[in-house]
Amino acid sequence: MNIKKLAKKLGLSITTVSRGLGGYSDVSESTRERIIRFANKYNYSPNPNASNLASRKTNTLGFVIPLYGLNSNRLNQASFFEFISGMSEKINSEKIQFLMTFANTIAEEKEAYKRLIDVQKVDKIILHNLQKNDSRIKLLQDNNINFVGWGRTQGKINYPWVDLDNEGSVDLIMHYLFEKNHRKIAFINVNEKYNFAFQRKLGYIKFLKQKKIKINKNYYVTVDGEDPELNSAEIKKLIEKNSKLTAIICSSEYSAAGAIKALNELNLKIGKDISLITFDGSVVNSISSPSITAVTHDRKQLGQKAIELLTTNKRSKINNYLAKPKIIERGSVHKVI
Amino acid sequence: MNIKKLAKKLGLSITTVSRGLGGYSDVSESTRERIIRFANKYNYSPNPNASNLASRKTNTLGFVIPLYGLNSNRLNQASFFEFISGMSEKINSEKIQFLMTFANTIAEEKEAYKRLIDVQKVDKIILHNLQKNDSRIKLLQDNNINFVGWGRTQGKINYPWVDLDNEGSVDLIMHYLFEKNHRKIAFINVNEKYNFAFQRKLGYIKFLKQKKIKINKNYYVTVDGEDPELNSAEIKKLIEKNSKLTAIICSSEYSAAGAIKALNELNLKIGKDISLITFDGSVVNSISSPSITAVTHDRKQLGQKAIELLTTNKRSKINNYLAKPKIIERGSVHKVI
DNA sequence: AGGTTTTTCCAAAACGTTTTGGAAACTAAA
DNA sequence: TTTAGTTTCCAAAACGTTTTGGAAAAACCT
Repeated sequence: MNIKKLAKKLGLSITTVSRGLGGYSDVSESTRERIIRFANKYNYSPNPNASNLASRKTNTLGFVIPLYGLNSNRLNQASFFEFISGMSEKINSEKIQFLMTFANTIAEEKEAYKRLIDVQKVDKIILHNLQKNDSRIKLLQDNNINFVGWGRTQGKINYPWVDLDNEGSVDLIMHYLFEKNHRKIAFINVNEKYNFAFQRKLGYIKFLKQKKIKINKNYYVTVDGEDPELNSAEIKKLIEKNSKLTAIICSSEYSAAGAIKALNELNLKIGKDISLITFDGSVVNSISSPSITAVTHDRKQLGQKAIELLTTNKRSKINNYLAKPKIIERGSVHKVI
Repeated sequence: MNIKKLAKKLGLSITTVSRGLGGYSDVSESTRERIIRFANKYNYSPNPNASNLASRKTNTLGFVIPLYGLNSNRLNQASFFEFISGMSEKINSEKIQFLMTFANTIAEEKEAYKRLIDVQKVDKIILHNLQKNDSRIKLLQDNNINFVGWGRTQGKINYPWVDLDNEGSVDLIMHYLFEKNHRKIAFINVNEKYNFAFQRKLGYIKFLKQKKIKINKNYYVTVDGEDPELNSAEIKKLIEKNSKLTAIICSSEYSAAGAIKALNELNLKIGKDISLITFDGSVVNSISSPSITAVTHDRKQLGQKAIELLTTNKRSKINNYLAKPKIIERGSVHKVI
C-alpha cells in the first residue's frame, strides 16, 4: 500500500492525502477523518525514505556514547542502557531513525558530534554527559540541530533538558536521615567537575544550613576514581578521624562498595553501628549483606521524556523535566537513639 | 554534493557514476578509478534515503532487546551493551540503519520480530537469545530476511551465527583449576533450557570424564532465577552439605554475587579457604574485594563479527564465528596443597 | 448583484538515487 | 572489408513522498 493507491481508493489527489495526514489546515476536518480512517483500514504508513527525501529531512536521532571517564565502567553503562531503552520505545513510535555511535576519548567524542552533523546529517541529538560549561550546546545551536540535553550546565543558555534531581535527592536523603535523628552525616562525593556531583554537594550544604547544623568540613570528601580499594581507603581514613559519625551518604556505587569494605574492616556493623545510604546501588546491593538503602531515579522514564521534549512543539513553555528521586528502604539505615 | 554535481564534474552521466560506484562491470576500470577518486575528493556519499527508495531496499537492521528473563537485570544488560557497541561500529561504517526495539515479555518479543518484518520492513536481523529449538529461524528464512544468530540451537538447520565458546570455556576453567590441584569443583549453572547453559554443563561433564574423576551429582546445581538472594541461599546450602569443596564455578554474575554473599556469611575467605571463578563478572568484580577471577569473551568483537557475517558474501563457506575464551586472573583462586 | 475573502482541493515539480533498455564505439573473426 | 560480438556509456523511467503555486467553490461583505 502506498499513497497513490490510497488516494485512488479515497477518490482524492495524492496531495490532499499527504496534507490530510500531515495535519495541514488546508484540508477539511471531515475529509481528514476519512483519510485517516482509510489509512488505518489499509494499514498505510508513509515510506520513510520517500518522505525524508522529499522533505529534505533526515529524521535521524544521533546519540554518542562515551566509553571513557565515568562511562568506561560497565556499571555505569548499565544505567545508561536503561535510559536508552526508554528513549528507544518513544523513538520507535515516532518513527525516528536512531544512530548510535561510540567514543573512546574526549577527543573522539567531539569529533563524533561533528561527524553526526556534517557527515551523517542527523537532525536531532540527545546530548549528555554535560560539563559545567559545555561548548557542544553552541555547536548544536549554531547548526540548528534539534536537541535535548540529559543534564544541566551552569551556563545561562536556555535549552531543553531532562535530568536527575541531584540537589533534591540529597535533600531527600538528608531529611530521611534527620528524622532518624542523624546529625553527623558524611558525604562521599565524586569529582565536582561533574555537574551532577556539584549539585549534590549543593543539596548537602543547603540542608545543613537550613537546619542550622554547623558544617564540618571533614565530613565532606570527594574521591576521584572508580577503584573500590581507593574509595575504601579514603573512607577508612574518614571514619577513623571522625568517630562520632552516624551516617554515610555515597554518591556512587564504587564508594558504597568501598564503604562496605572499610566498615567491615573496622568492625562496624552497617545498619547498627553506622548507617549507609547510596545513590543507585542495585549492583552493590546484590553482593552485600545487609542490603543497602538507596535513592534512585526512574532512568527509563527519563529517556522517554527526553524524546518527548525533542518531538513536542518547540513553542511549548515547558522544555525540561526533573526526575523525582525515590528512597528504596533496605536494611542499612538505623535510628539513632 | 550529490551524484548530479559529481557527474557534471566528471563529465559523465549520472548512470555511469552510479554504476561505477556500485562496482558493476559495465564501466571500465580506468573510469571507475577516476569516479572513486572524485567521489573522495568531493566527499560524496550517496543519500541513503534516495538510494533505498530507488533500489527498493530498506537497508535496515532490526534488533530486539528482551527485557525479561535473563535480560531483565542490569548485570546482563551490561554485557549486552558491549555486543551492541561492537555491532554499532560496523553498522555505522557499512551505513546500515539500526532499528532497536524492546520487548518486556516473550509474547512481545515474538510480536516484535513480526512487526520488524511486516511493518518496519527491516531486511536484516541479528537474532539472539536462542532457544534449543527456535521457531524464529524458520520465520526469518520464510520471509527471506538476511540474518545472523547470536547463539546456536540444537536443531539441524544451517544458518550463520556467532557464539561464545561455552563448552570450551568450561574446559578452560577446569584445566586451570585442575592444575591448581582442585578436584572437588562445584558448578553453579543457570537453567538448562538456555542452550548456552546446556553447553557449559557438557563441558563440565566431559572434562570430569576425560580426567576419570567420579562425577558427584551434588556438585552440580542449577539456580533458576536472577535474585542474588536466591542464589546466595542455594549456594549456602551447597557448601554446607559439601564441606570438602575447594572451588566453585559460577555460570552467571548473579550466582557469583550470591556466592560472594554466601561465602561472606559462612566466614570463608575467597581465594584462601575456597576458590571462586565466574563467567564474565566484570560488573560484580568492579565492586567486590578480592576481585574475582573470571573467564571472559570479547563480546565487542563478537558484535563486529556478527555484522561482518551479515554483510559478506552469502556464498562464502565460513558462516560462523566462535569467540575464544580467556581467563582473567585475579585474587579469587588459590592453589590446593 | 458584485466583489472580496476564505476554504478546500489538486497538478506538477522536486528530492537523489538505481535500473532498464538500448546505442555507440571498439575488437575480433571471416 | 564486412559482420558479429564485446565493451563502455547514457537517456529516461521509476521509487513514494512533500511542497509550491494556483484554481475552483463556498462564504462573507457591501
